[in-house]
Amino acid sequence: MSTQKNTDFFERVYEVVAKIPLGKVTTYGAIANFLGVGGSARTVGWALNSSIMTQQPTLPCHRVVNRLGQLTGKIHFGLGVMEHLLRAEGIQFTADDTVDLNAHFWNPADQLEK
DNA sequence: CAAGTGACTAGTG
DNA sequence: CCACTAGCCACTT
Repeated sequence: MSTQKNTDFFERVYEVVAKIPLGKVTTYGAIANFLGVGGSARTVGWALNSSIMTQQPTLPCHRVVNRLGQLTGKIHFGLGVMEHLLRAEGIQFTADDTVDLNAHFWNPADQLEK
């Protein structure tokens, strides 16, 4: 089944991120693990970086944070934009640049189990 | 083709 | 949780 591997990886990330429910957040590792790559959480972030260049307004990349809930991606997204969007969706912050993962963590696998 | 870079994670102290 | 190290994969040069 390894018909495709790299190029489609981007679209898979787009699919998962696009399915993140409003008011929920997920982590790079969760997406990577769901896609079957596991250790390549960095590549997930790189895919989102490309998404900004290709379909920025279409993809809620602001709902994707690192394992600590920190808005690491805001650097490329817009320093104040990411936090503003999350707060507007009802996300709670434990710190200036950190969301409450304990309250809003969403697993991509939940989309399939339910 | 080799080396460098990066929106990460897990392990150790 | 902080600081440092190693591993990971895809992209760029």
